[in-house]
Amino acid sequence: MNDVAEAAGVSIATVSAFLNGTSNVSPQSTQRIETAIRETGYKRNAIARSLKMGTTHTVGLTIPHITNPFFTQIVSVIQQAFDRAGYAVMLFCTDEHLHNQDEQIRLLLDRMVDGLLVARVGDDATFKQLVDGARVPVVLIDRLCQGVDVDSVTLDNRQAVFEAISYLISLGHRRIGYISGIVDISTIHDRGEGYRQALQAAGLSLDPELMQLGDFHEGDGYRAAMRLLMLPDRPTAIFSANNPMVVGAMKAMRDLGLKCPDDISVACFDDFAWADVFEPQMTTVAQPVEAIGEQAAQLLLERLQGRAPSEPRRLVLKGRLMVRNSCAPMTPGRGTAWPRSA
Amino acid sequence: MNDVAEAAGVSIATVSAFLNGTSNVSPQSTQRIETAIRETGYKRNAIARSLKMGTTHTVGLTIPHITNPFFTQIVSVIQQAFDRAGYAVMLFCTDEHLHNQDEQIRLLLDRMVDGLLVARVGDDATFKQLVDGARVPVVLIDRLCQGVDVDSVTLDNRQAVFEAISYLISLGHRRIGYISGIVDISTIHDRGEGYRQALQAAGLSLDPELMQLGDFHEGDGYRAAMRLLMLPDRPTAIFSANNPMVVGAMKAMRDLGLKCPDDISVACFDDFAWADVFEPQMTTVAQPVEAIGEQAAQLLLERLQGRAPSEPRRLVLKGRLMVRNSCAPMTPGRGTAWPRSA
DNA sequence: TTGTAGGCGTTATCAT
DNA sequence: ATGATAACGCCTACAA
Repeated sequence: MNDVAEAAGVSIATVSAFLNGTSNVSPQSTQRIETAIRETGYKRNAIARSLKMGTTHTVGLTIPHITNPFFTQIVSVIQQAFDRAGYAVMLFCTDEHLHNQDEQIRLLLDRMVDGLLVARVGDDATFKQLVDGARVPVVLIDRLCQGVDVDSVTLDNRQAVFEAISYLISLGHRRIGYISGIVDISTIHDRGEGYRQALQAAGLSLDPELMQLGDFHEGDGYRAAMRLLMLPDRPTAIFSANNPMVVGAMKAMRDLGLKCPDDISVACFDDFAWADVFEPQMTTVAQPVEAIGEQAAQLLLERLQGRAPSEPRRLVLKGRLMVRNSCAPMTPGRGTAWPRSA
Repeated sequence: MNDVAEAAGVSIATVSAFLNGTSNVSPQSTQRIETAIRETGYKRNAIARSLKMGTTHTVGLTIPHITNPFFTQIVSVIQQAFDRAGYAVMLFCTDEHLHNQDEQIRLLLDRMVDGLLVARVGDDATFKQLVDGARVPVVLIDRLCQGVDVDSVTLDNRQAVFEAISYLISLGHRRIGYISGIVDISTIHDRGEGYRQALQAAGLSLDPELMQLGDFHEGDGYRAAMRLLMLPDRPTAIFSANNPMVVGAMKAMRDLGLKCPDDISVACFDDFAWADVFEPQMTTVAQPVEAIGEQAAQLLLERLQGRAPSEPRRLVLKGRLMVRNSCAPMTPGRGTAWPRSA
């Protein structure tokens, strides 16, 4: 900017005024400054600007996995929303790893992001401490945190799973396997609750063997499903509480020569683009990803612009069961013998 | 930092020295500073630091689509690599839109990122100008740019498609439809070239009607495939030059009552996690996504650390044909009548 | 309309 | 070992 001022024969204050349109600059100066900028190839330094202004026009976003289509879609929407508002988004993936999240949020805060959107990970206490230390607004996405009272956008996970499991029950299934991530977060907990309540509502007893936990990855989905399928009295249906794990479950079934939905009915959380083009067409619980991303962005934007109520807003959206053909009605005698093909 | 210095009864210079371990600080001062930091809840301001140091320890990454698993996997690897090296990654999605890319890169540059990784978009000239204006190292991913001589990691797209099409030909297919994005980038061009050369090598003539272009999205894949399938002499096989479009193509076939691979064989570029669990199990060209991301990160990291040769390094990796069951041998009489089911 | 000067939070140089 | 002080590039009173 100094160079520009010099080249244009004016002071840097004038250049700044011109750049920001903050006060009137004479046509001649304008002219000269414009050419000077072009000639020097000047680029405004946003870092210096941020230092002075105390705002970076950047928000931080942390998610557990970037390869999970669910988060990917949300990221996409959020990015677009902030783009429109003139904000940049700094994205980090924690890979469901507490240590990463800690460090990443610290990093984000160090960099003076104006706000934080987080699909969190790890135990409540640590996270609470982190949020309390932040001096910027935080919006929770997908996963809540006990004791942290900030804006949030989540799904009614309990009810969504309740509906899915009830559907399976209505098809006649009695032994329904459930695979899920094991991390102690609200989402996981609520989904498990939905499973239990659906069984209970149907007067079915809960067999602990039928709930198999792992991490959130395909590999653990495979192992969890394997344990289920090797049970002497194996389930006739499997519900996966997340998307990556169902892929592993399908692979386990394939390796065991079990067909879906003929031998086992399968359904899972989170819809995906090609759910209705490949066979079996997966029955899923679709989350309103666009709404989630859009609302989360709005919540934060409003706070950043100071036009938000002081008390936290907690949005809870509803999931939608997408019935396709991966679940078949239960027929008598099914699932009792193993291997069935023998 | 002022507060800390005051609370510890030392000067800010000492605090800074302590923080950076740049010079020896007496044990007593160390003690006092440590407690002062704890008490004041001090957080180092990375913005001010960047301003002074001229480095942000942040790199920019722009990709066309975040919902495309191919890019998603690369992003994941790149993030991890820079994480290990102590860098943050700022991710932007251009949505295959030139205007966005321009603005995003400008933004990134304004923010003084130390380097840029870009899977580019738009015409060569504009992009060249952008890169020339950058005063930081740039690494091209997936897509090259004429006239821009910087480090790059790409795939031998021509050869990969050549192999895939040749495989289809070896199965007996003669009329092979090709759907692709239309944007004028190296990747698209090379893939088209692979298609043409494979036909030529087999002594087959090129029917322009068989090459249908659209954007990169599912919707256009649907429309492109529809045009192909409505041809009086419709193809017996379809190759999609990208992943999202093949989903659309499959939907088109479904809507027309055409089965894969019985009626039409299908293959596409870019492998995906569940390619071998759902039916049809898609035959794909797998890119070495991990290697691409890892290498790109290394290339940039080396430059940032000043241990890179001055001349640009151009890495070209090889794709791998993953043969599954979405392509069937051609049988006489197939594909000639329409609708076949009639 | 334009210029001068102080300061945002760091780091680095140079005295002490 | 420590402290004063000058940048880094920008914005903003305030003065001219």
